[in-house]
Formats: sequence, structure tokens, C-alpha cells
Amino acid sequence: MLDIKFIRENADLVKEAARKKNITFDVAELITVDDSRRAILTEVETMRSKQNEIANAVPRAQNPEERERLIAESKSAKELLQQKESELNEVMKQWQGLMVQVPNVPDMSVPEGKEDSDNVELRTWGAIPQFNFTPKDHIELMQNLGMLDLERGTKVAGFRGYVLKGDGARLQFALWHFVQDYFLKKEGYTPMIVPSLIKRELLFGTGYLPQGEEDLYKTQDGDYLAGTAEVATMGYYMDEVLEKKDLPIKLLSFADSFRREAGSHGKDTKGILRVHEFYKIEQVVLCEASHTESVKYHEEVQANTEGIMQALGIPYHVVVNCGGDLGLGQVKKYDIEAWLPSENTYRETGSASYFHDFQTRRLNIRYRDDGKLKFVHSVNNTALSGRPLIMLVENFQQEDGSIVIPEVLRPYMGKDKIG
RNA sequence: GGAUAGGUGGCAGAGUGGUCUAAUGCACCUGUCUUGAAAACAGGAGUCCGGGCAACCGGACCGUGAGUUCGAAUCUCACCCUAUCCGCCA
Repeated sequence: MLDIKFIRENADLVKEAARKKNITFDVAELITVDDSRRAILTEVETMRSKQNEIANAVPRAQNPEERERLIAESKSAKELLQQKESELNEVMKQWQGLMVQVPNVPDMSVPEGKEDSDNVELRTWGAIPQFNFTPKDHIELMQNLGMLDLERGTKVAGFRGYVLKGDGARLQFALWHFVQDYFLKKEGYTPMIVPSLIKRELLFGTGYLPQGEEDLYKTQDGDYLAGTAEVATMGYYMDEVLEKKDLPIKLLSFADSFRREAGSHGKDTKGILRVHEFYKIEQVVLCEASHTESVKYHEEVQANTEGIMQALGIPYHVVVNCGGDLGLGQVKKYDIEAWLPSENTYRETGSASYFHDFQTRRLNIRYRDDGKLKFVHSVNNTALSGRPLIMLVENFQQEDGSIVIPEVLRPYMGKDKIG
């Protein structure tokens, strides 16, 4: 959500934002609706003021005749007021419907483009492994080593179901444990385990709704399953006023994440690259309302995640997402994509973005700055999704089908090789 | 699943039909005092709409929405949320 004042004063910017993000949105229409909202609101308030004035005069009436006259006057004034109020209600509905569609303004540095293929590579890290044998994909590797059971996973959970097992389960635990310890050495990150089953308003507040309804699982009670720990973590401070001295607040959240993948039925149908349920560790930073601060922490959370990939020794590259690949609220986004030998390409393992006050305005998360209340800025990035496990086994496979465990994970695995 | 209580500013909390311009306390901001801070004292301070270059002025906002009434934070209804108790269950 943007401030309507900002939208009015920067209509061109918002129009340009919609174009760059490849979103259909008519700013002029919103401003027209806002004009009538303001006009009608002013009328309603004037009428209400008049109504109050008459009502206040009633007990001070000099005689019964005057009293009767005032009451009659008030009654007729009220009828007019009610008509005007229902007019206002109509306009407000229209206004709110448009307001939640207003895109946040992308940063100047965001490249032009319509879809993910237009993202621009910023840097690469690590040498792409050269195998002197034909590398196997993660499915074959993990199944052979008893790390993954897709057949029974599907039996239990249906399409895209899976079970991590044996060293597969242990390797996943090792990754989580390593990431937790990695963040112990960073400044100020508080680990949390947050709910996945959450209220609708949090998804609205973080900007996943109303547009992303079909990507989310919903319960018969109207609750939703979040696609990322970001949602509950942002909701943690909803409707609160934070102290400036407590900023930035840095959180490291763990949660089970659910995605319907409604628009991707035909994509990545084999293995565990695209699944309905996976565990995720997410960084969330709430900082002071300044672009410089947002950028600073955006770079910080990005560096944190790259540090994890480097420690694991997984080759990756970083792309800056083009306008068309940005979410409604995102100002700028980096995707980190790790090398997947079986596909001979990089695949996304995480995504870092900042929003300025887009999310916190919807969630009503403020802080006090010299006595004034301001909306904090929010930043988030994946620390570890479910995918690095896949990259790890594929990149570290040996000719005999075994998997060498990266140095940093050995203390958690208790061995240096699987198989 | 059943029952009860409650939702008021940043927080606590008073107000149960008309000077509510929402008391009071704490926290916050600005002064005075101080080497600085604390304390004390004085003042200020929310959001939205409109007018004004501006200091400021007018209006609206007591969970949300309807209703009763000349008049609602206050009464009625519905919904949302929170807490507690009973039942069931992990």
C-alpha cells in the first residue's frame, strides 16, 4: 500500500512503476475516484457537523416550540446525511479496491524486462564442477543412497509428495543446524520458529493477497498456510509501535512453507525441486524509514545468504530481477540461483527484496522518531530454502554415486561422505 | 463443541445518553534549570479530510458494520478479535 498523498503527488512515478512492473493499473482512474472520495467526504463531514450543531442546541432550547422545531430540522437533515453517507460507502469500496492494486515504485537500478529471463546477472561465484563421468540427478543419487522416497511420499501426500529419509533427513538437519550457527556469528539476528497456519490479514499485509489467492492453501476456518516464514514474522509486530533505539530488528525465522504451485502444474514434475511443502529459514529486517537503511540491510541479508552458499561450496550466481519479475510491493529484488548439474543451469534457491513501507503500512508497524510515528521499512531474504540440499548432492557427487559432505557440515553429519 | 467476560490514544486505564474539547498516570518530544544527565517545573504531542505561504483554523475518528435517538464511546443487533472456564483431543 502506498500513501494516497504520495500517489497524487507522484502520479507519473506510479504510472511508470506499473509500466515497468508490467502491471495493468490506471493511476488516473484512482485519482478521479479519490477526487470524488474527498469531495463527498467533505460534504458528509459538513452535514454531520451541521447535524451535531442542531443536536447540541436541543437541550438549550428556550421553549417547547423551539425544541420541536429543532428536532424536526435535525430529522430532515439526517435523511440527507444518510443518502450522502451511502454515496460515500460506494466510493470508498471502489477506492479501496484500487488502492490495493497500486504497485510500489521500483528502484532506478531495476532493469527493464517482462519476465525472469530478462533478469540481469550481477556476479557469479564458484567454479562449475567438471565431471569426467555423466552426473546423475538428485533423484537417482538420493534414491540410491536411501535419502529420498518419492513413491511413498506420493502415497502419503499425493502429487509432489516426498519423504527425506536416512542421510537425506540428516543432511537437511545438518544444513539447518549449520545455518543457525552461522547466524550466531552475525550481529543481532534472533532465531524464531513461527506459525505457518496464519490469519488472512497477514497475507494481505505482506502483499501476497488479494492478488495471490490461487497460490495459497486455505482452511475451512478461513486461515491460510503461508508460503514463507516471512508472513508470520512480519505479522509478529503488526499493530505495534517500536522504539527507534530497538531498530534495526533482525529476525531469523524457521517455518514449514506451503505452495499450491497452481500455475506450474507442468513444471519440474520430477524430484523435489518444486514441492508443495518445504522448510525454510528466512531473514527479516525491520529498519528505520530511510532508503539508505533499506539498501544497507538489503545488501546485508544478501551477503549473509551468499556467505552460506560459499561456506557450503555451492556455485551460484546472483541476478537482479527485472521490473516485470517484481512483486507488487517490491522495490528491488535479487535472486540467488545455484548451479544444478543435472539441468546444466542455475536454479533459484532464494530471493532478497526490500519494500520501503509498503508492507508495514498495511500491517501498521510503526516506530517513534523524535516523537513522531513513522512506518518502519522491511527487508527480507531467504537464508535457506529446501533447494540447496538438491544442489549440494548434485554438485558433490562422485563417480561411484557417493556424496562428499562439505567441510562445514561434517561436524553436524558426523562423517565426511554419504555412500 | 458449550459458556462467560472484554475490545477506549504509544501503554495502562476512567468514562454507561447531552460543556467528551475523551479524565488521570506512565512513556515520548520541546523548553527552563544544569558542565552534561537525572529530578523538578512549564508546554506540546495521534490519524484522516478540507482551508491557509505559514503559525494555525474547521470537521471526522472510542474493534468493524448496521440500528434506536433530536443527540451514542455509552443502548440494541450482527460480525471480527482477545481472555477465562467446561467438554473433547494431541
